[in-house]
Amino acid sequence: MLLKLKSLRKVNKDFFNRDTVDVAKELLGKVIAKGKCAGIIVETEAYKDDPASHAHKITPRSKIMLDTYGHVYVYFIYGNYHCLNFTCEEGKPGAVLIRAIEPISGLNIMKKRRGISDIKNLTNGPGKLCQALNITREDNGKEINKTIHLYQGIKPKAMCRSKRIGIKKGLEYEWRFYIKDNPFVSR
DNA sequence: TACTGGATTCACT
DNA sequence: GTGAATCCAGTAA
Repeated sequence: MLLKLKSLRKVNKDFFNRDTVDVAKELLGKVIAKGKCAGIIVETEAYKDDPASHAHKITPRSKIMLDTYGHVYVYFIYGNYHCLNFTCEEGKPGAVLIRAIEPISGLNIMKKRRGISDIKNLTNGPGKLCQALNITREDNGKEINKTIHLYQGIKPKAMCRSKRIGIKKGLEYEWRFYIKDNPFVSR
């Protein structure tokens, strides 16, 4: 996949001020970039005000999901990993988790950060892509296009929808979206 | 202050 | 397929 970042239009903040599920769908194919590293978003998950979401119970950490849209929400999990979200819908709790990207730029830097050479395993998971792009809690709360940039990318040929991964307590939500047949989709 | 569990990943079987 | 690693946020006291 050959895409020149400079030729792409930026996605502005207003893109995020609408229904979280719509944002999750339309983020597929967009290009996310930090520093010299970039990739096409191939898998997302929508988190709204449901019991499996951080947004369900607003705390100081998750308050950003209620208060903002078009902001970066990064949290640390399982003692090892970060997860990258974009907040949506002004006045309503919601965010979209970026689960996987297809790396297009800065591959050598990403390989070094990940400590592997296998491209397929570089960014095919939420923790992996944060490590590859060097996304940390430093980025948390920043507006879109300040440290992490988002560009119009490709229009996916076919999109799939499935149940969210990590479903607990019998809760099921079909709010996971991914580009069909893309090798970088996590599962 | 102490305890619990998690939107994950990786090594091992 | 299974289980360990790991540490922070949230909760209870």
